[in-house]
Amino acid sequence: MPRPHPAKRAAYHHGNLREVLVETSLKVIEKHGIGALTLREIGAQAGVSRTAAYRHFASKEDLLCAISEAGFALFRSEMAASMAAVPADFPSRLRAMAVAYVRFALRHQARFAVMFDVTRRPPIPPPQVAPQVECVTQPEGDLAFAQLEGVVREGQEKGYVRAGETTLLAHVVWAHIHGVSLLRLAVGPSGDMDEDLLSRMTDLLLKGVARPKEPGPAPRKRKKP
Amino acid sequence: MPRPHPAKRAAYHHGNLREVLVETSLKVIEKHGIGALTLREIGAQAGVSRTAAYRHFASKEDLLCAISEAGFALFRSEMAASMAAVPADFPSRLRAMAVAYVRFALRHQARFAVMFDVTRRPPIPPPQVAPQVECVTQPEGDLAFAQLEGVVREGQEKGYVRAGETTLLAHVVWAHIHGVSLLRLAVGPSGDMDEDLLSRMTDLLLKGVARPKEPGPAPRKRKKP
DNA sequence: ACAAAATGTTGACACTGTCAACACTAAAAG
DNA sequence: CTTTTAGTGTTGACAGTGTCAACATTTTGT
Repeated sequence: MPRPHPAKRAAYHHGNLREVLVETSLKVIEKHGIGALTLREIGAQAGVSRTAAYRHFASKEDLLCAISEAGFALFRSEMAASMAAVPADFPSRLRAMAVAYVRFALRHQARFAVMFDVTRRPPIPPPQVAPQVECVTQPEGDLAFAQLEGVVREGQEKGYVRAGETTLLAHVVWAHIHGVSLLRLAVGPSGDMDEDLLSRMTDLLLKGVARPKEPGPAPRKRKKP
Repeated sequence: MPRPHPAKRAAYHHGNLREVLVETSLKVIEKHGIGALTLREIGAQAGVSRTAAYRHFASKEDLLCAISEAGFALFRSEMAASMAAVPADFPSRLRAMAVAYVRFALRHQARFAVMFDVTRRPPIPPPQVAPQVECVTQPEGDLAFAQLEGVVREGQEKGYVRAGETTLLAHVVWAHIHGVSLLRLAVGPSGDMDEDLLSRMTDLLLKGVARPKEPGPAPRKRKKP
């Protein structure tokens, strides 16, 4: 077992090469795009030989899967943190979640690209859920979606969201936010979409999932300065 | 070399190899995924040598771009056809467009994957609009978006959609529909999302972009048999 | 008819992912 | 302590990839 010696900067044995390789891969992707990611380049950037990764990952695909997995973990933690820093009412939570989602896509473009890369998957229909070459990313991704589903369910319980079919509504919310993220990425951070527009997009989503009846028990309006 | 005496096309000179290569590429992608697309395999499947594609495309990237371009053209035509086969009121048109969008993603998964593949792009922020290795897909994609934008503008003129910021609203609509398409692809055609759910998702979108005031000049309800 | 352009083929090269064999280190066994 | 052993990193090699140069064949222009 590799013992983390304090001020010991190992020479031959790297110490925590696995994490370093993941981060190095992300840097390479950020700089040259996901198509230019090569094991030799990763090794060179990490100051290590071209096949060193094979002591920590079974294949390049496995490395990508590890990146994706770690990305989903960070994704969940950022979403949770963003929701914790906001009032507990449903609109605030949904807005915070949407903002955190899009911000994650923008600030961690490399991770996001790997997490939702379609190229590495075989065509969709044959592998129903994950019988083929799917990696361990699935549980982490499901956890992230469960998080969002929980927010929607809470919104239903408190009367903000129309009742029934929680999963469907969560799917709608996810689809909307994910689409907005992709759009934001395509337009570019310096494009004509600023935080205000993003906020209004979320408002539209909020309105779309709102329950059709009268205001109900909770929709209080915001104070205006 | 066999003589093409029958009604067969040319033997050495293929005749329309460019289109054949595009279609062959799509078949390979459909069967083995976009990652398994190789020029040698394309040539073999098309009954032609490995570098034959270089007489019609500058590079593999150029071939992918051609696929994407043709995909966007088909995309536009299917959207237009779907809208033409429906009453001219705004809700019907928007619904038809959304259904056509998702159906395109499902029925032409290979095209769709190539059209919106992120792997082939360098990281988003540096190339503001298209100064780098972007291909000719841009105009076709913009045309498709303009189509959607026109529908939204029409909805605004007829009082269905809140006024102002047509492009923003079109972005919202696009993001929503695109996100739903991706979700539908991820869940799988045989998953727990049927046409009914898709239709209700679109209804939610419709409600989200509806103008906040009273019904207005046009929202007549449909006749029921 | 013949030259030029277009189109398809073969050979070769640099680069990639991957594995086997080897080298070095750190932890466990004696 | 020494010795073994598993863990970690390196080099060599191989098949497969995109791409180009050179060559072969067919079509087209004059």
